[in-house]
Amino acid sequence: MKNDTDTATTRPSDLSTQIAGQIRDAIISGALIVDERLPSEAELAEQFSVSRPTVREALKRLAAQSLIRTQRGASGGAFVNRLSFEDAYPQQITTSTLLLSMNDVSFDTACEARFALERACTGLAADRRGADHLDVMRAELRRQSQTDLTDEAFCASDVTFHRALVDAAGNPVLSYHLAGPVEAMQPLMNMITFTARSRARIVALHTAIVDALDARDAEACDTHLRALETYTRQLAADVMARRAQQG
Amino acid sequence: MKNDTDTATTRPSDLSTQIAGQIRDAIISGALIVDERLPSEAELAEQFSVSRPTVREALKRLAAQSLIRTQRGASGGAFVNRLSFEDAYPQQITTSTLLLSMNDVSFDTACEARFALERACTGLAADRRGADHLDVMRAELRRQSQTDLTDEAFCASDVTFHRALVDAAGNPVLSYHLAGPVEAMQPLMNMITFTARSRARIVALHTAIVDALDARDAEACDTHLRALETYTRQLAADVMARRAQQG
DNA sequence: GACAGTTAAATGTAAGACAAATGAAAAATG
DNA sequence: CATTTTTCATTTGTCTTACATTTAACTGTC
Repeated sequence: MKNDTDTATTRPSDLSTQIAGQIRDAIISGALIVDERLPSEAELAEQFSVSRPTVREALKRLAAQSLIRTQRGASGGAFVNRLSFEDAYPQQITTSTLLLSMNDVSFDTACEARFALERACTGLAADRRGADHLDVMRAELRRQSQTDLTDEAFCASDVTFHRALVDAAGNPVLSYHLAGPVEAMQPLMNMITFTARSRARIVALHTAIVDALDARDAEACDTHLRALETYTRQLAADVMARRAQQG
Repeated sequence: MKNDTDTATTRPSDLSTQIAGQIRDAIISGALIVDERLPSEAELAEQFSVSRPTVREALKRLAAQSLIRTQRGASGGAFVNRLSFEDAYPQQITTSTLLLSMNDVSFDTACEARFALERACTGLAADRRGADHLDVMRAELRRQSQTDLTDEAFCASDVTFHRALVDAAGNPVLSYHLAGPVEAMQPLMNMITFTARSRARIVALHTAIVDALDARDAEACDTHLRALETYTRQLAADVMARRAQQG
């Protein structure tokens, strides 16, 4: 399967792009294994018949994707990087956020996707949640109840709450794939000004969710998440309507 | 030449990394708008007090993340790229695949996450699936029934089938977030040798899924997806057991 | 044999040059 | 005057060379 990262139209792209692609394919195919050292820049340059700066540009591309790391000195060089979940998180969040902000995806579409994915965790979370997860969620609940909280801090706490829910499913792959959808909603949520009443409603739903997890009741958890989605979308619709009315 | 204002507190990372970070932050924060042109490489070099190759390495990092695009010629330069879903797909798939292959995630964990996320689409897919989605799925069903198909081709068809299911939900954000989990399973599935009997069972479950979507029966769709997950994990467990037995 | 200085190898950075692409201005042509 | 062609300036793509910096290994001295 050839996974050309750029140029759908078979353009004769840059040399550095081509070289980066070849090395990337070698890593993906397993020809280069984790912690293996690549040839030195000078050797790569000779091997690909290009200059050293061109090779360096290719290596920088790979480093930007955390596929390799470089080390200076005598036994230095470029090494195939073990791509960790920690490395991949920020990249995933950045990409998800930019996708939403640059493609004017409607609030409804983004919200629908996010809650649909989050509800995918309820079954596992109800089974596996530990006391620590409940503790985190209840701590955030207390924070969300403080009336002097800014809207931004409220949203940030909301994100922490939901990530604890996701982590409660005890599946690191699931946690990774939900980081993007959950975090990318935060800028959109920040556009909503939360009244005391709407905050109270959200906290009530959050409380119901925690209690459902505490009781290991997946169905109730799912139900309350649906209610939270409905309410969130209603809030956003109200904001839109008010904004359209006022010009 | 050592006029660096930030000496002690900041990481002694590469200049190109620092510069790339600054430009990236400007894009994320909205200081640089989509399709806006960055200063020329020479101007950036002077602005950051570095050489042109260093600036170029920074720009290549950003290009690797599809944050910018470059164009040669008189009115060329580096432009802030509108990050499209098409651009983000390959990156997402590559990262997901490497995360699984490099972190020895168990088959069960990866499979659990993938099916949990896919089931998140059933409700919307049952509501919104069009005739075209059913057509694609049925076409893949016919392909999967051909006995002369290699295991790789069978798995590839499987991926196409499930992506059609996801797309049937009619939510591009959802489709994007599911591309990784679904595609990244393919290498793991390729480790399983499918007997005629196991293929028949899978095709039967796939058929049940399509029929459920055709009838707009979300619950049945969910049920059959669960059955497919159970069967897939059983198949993998059998392979593992056989492999452990034979040494 | 332990320690310190030296050396070699590799990446990081700089500077200058030329090639190639590209759009716009200038010039030639009808 | 309108149109086509030519020229030209700008910008990225690439190469060459050189030097700085970092780091591990080597080597010589005590």
